[in-house]
Amino acid sequence: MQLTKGVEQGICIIVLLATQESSAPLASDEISRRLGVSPSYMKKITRKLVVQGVVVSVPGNNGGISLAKAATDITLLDVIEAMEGPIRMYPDTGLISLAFHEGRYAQKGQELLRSVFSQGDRLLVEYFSKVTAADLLKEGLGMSDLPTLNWNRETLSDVLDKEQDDFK
Amino acid sequence: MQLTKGVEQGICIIVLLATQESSAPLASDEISRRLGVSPSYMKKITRKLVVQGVVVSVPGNNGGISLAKAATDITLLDVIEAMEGPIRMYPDTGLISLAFHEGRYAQKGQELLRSVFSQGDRLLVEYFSKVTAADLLKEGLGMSDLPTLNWNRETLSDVLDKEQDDFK
DNA sequence: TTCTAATTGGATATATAATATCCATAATGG
DNA sequence: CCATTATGGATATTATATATCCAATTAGAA
Repeated sequence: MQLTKGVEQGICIIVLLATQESSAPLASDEISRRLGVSPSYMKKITRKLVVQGVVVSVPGNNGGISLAKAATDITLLDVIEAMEGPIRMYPDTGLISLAFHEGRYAQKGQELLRSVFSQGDRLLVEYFSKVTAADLLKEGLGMSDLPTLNWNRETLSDVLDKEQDDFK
Repeated sequence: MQLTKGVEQGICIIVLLATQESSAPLASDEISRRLGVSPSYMKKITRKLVVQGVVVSVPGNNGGISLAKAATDITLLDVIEAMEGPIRMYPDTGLISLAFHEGRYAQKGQELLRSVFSQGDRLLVEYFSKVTAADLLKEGLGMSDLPTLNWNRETLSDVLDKEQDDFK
């Protein structure tokens, strides 16, 4: 019942991209350094986000990945499904049918369980589809308008400090 | 994000016990035959249900396991937690802290994610704690008063057929 | 055009957890 | 005492997640 580590990594990637200058795609090699995994592995992870349609990629020189849409339109569900596929809690191995093979109630019981668990699935889908990347950033940073920077050079703190200075 | 096969096995066990004559404990060896696993493995599974407090066991001759409480008081959450422990979706490896190490927002972001996911956990707990074994049996069998039988000898269909005949 | 930097995709290794079994021990009823 | 059953430890097997390497492709820049 635990989400995979990939979900956590995916969230980090989205956060990085959401605060990245839109003009400059972020190279997955850079992300891999930051998250402490190999460049080749990070490419596998980012690829999943591309396939899901949350991220777009451009190969070649000065290439990399960037968000495919606004942070307000990217949800936690997107990230989870990118990494794990559709949410399906029930491990449907047909055991009910096997166990109660002789009885005519096996089929009915099997269907009942499926519907009970898929109702649970729906609860999660509903919940996670309402949590957007923008929500996370807003609450996490305590500000509504996102700062943008180039993660290849700067850190988030640098930018936030600078803005604070401007405010004074 | 999938529940383990053990949950499905646990559900089958509860269903068997719920329709078992209360006077006669059901031997786990009998259950193992029905679910198609080895007796030794089945004992591991049933043990989890005992530890969780949904099932009681008596060793020795004519021993076995039986429900520790009424089917109306046994929930899907009980079975799930017996098999997998508390529901915790978030794979908290501290990656956020690692990735945004330099920034002062890492801590805040980490806590935010934890709370977001534990809210998801609560949704599931709430839902699964409301689905009882009695609900499953009632809907699965289409009747409210549960038939009881001895699974060592009979099958569920036998009993239900018999009752149907009585009704005529 | 050629070089470099980047994604893509296939093959594969490693780690971890789930699944499963065996065996020795303890407990219970006849 | 004997047969039967649960308990607990050790361990094997399988599946999945995690991770890496390498060859191929694509795009921009010199």
